[in-house]
Amino acid sequence: MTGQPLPGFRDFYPPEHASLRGIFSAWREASRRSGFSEYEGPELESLELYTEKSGDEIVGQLYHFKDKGDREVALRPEMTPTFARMVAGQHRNYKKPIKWFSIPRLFRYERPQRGRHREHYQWNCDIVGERSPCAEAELIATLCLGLSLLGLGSKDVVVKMSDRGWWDRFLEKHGVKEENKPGVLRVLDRLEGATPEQRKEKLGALAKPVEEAWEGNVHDSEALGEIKSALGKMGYGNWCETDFRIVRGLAYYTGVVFEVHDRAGKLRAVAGGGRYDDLLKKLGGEDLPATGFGMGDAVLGELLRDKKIESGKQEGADLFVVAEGAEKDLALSMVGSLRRAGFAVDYEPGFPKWGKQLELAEAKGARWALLVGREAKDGKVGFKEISTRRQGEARWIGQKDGSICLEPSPGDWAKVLA
RNA sequence: GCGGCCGUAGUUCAGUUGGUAGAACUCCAGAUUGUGGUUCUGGCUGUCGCGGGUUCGAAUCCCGUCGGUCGCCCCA
Repeated sequence: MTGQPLPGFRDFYPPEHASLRGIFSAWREASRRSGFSEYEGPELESLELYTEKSGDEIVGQLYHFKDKGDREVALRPEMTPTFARMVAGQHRNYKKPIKWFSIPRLFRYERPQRGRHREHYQWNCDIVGERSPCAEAELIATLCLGLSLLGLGSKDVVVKMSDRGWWDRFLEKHGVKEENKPGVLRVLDRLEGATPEQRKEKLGALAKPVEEAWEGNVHDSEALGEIKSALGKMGYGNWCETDFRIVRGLAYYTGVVFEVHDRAGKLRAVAGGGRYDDLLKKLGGEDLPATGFGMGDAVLGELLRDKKIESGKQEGADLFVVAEGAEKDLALSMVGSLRRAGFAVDYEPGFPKWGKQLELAEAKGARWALLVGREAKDGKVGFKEISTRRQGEARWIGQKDGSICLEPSPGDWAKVLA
């Protein structure tokens, strides 16, 4: 085996890259339609940005090293610190609420597994400066739009929502001390697969009320109710449900949190997010409320593969110029002119035998073959629809400026043959 | 960090009780010097993941290591 990528890193050959681009364009399109603006930051940041401001879990998996200037640097493991820094720096120049998105490539040094590498792309959408839960609804609506643009619907995925504020009050009511709350929440986050006995052991007296909450025998919090109502109006009512089992591991969430899961429950979360009202202040910025989500390409890709959804395919050229060797100068002129006229044009620079050129034209997925042969001397060229093998004839006309135009134009060939 | 399975041509894999490596497809060339999805012919490529050990002899057995994969831990 020669030249493999580093462990956990991926090569994207054209077919895989086409799928990746399909995912990106769905993300971008959903963001654009929902009024989010794209931003980007450095993929390499000072180690300090993460060690001081992120949780221990993230720091333990940082991909970091010392650069040639002896600086401790890290490949970004998440976008939020960079986003927070950027917002803190310039937010006065932007009207609130700020709605920004990005598709960063993120890195973590950890053991690669299914749907999990040392590098991945993550769609991040955040809203800053909006305290109302309508911001969450807006994010979830955007998220659902992105998924639907990829061909996923409410029968494939579900947005599970919970509320840390609700848990806060719940724990308060059951006499959990303020300083113990984070610890209890962490325990709750890890109890997904535990047996009732194990739960009882970990939670003690809390086990029974927690069990009831998990069974859904409790009312939504006010915030969740508002979000559900808004999402219902926007047409995503059947995508969402309350699930108080969702807690999210990250410490900085303060309010509503949510995750997207496949309905079958086979994969880990496809996306996750929530409100982090205190984080920007802690990171040294202004006291601005914020909420956001991230969706990685890895688990999403697994889901699309399971559902047999092709997110993007390679497009071939509009036309492939096939020419006899003697006409190669004319062919090259046509290639140049047609490309300037807006067509995607490919050809084989070596101008081998016709059969070979046509074979290549088909293999590369071109729609039309432009046939430049001896008749070219009489001003004639052929065009052929590769998939149907139907053929027609066109005239080529040299312009004063040296460019060449075809009559009829390639754009009309389909009509001519019809 | 822990455990299961795996690692042979570009790709997918075969390789029988250890005897120094094969198929299919792909790719390249030709049959077919102006018409491509068929067919036929010929050709290329492997330090059998790497290192060590057992043996007259290892792709095959043993140990280690690296990589892949699945699960656990953990988590964006």
